[in-house]
Amino acid sequence: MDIQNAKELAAVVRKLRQDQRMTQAALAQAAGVGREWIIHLEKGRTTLELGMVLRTLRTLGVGLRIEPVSAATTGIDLNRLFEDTDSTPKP
Amino acid sequence: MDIQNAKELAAVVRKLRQDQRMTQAALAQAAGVGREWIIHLEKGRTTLELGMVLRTLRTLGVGLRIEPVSAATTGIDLNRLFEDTDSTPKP
DNA sequence: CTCAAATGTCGCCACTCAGCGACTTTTGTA
DNA sequence: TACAAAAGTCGCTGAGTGGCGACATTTGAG
Repeated sequence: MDIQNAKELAAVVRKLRQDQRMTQAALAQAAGVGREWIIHLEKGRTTLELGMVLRTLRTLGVGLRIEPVSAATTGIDLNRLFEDTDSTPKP
Repeated sequence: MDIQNAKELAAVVRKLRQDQRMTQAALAQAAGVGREWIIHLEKGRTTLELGMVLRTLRTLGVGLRIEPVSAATTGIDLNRLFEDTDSTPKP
C-alpha cells in the first residue's frame, strides 16, 4: 500500500477503521483527536498534522515505512542508509 | 525503515538530503516549501502538514508505505484490504 | 586561524487548522 | 416505510503553523 498523497491515505484509514468496526467518534477518542478531524483525514486533507496522523495510524494498528519510489531509478538503498555514517547517538 | 514518530522521519529526511548533496535551501525550493520548514522537518516537529511532508519525501525520491505494526498481533492483512470492496475507481 | 557556506534562531504577521456544539444528510437495519 | 445511528456540515474561536528577512551559530575548507 504505497501512499502517494493524502487521498490514498484517507482510503486506507477508512478501510482500517471499518474493518475494526469503529465509528469515527470512537477512533477519534482512541487516537486523542477530535471527531471532525477524523472526517477530514478520511476526506484527504493535506494540511493535517503529521503527528496526529501517525498517532491515528498506530491506533489503527499500522505504521509507516519509507521506501524508494523506484529503487532501480533512484539507486537509493535504505538498508545502507544508517549503516556507517551514523556516529552520533543521542546523549 | 519504519517510521513511528516525527523524529525518526526527521533523521531519514536529513540523511536522504545529504546523500543527494542538497542544502536545506535547495531542498526547500525543490519541494516548494520554505527553508525554515525543512529545518523543522529535520528537527522532528509533529505539527507539520502532511501534504508538505509527502511532497518533500517524493522530492527526495522516496514514498511512504502503510504496513501493520505487528501483523501477527493485529491480524490485519493489507493485501486483502482493497481486494473486493473497492468498486469506485477514479474517473 | 580565517573566511564562506550552511545551518539554526528570532520576531513578526497573515492564514487557517482543530475543536466544540448543534444541525442536516446519509446509511442501514428492523 | 420508518427510525436510529453514523457521517458530514456549519459558524465560531483560540492557537499555532509557515513564510520572510536579518542575524547568530556551526561546519568545513584553504
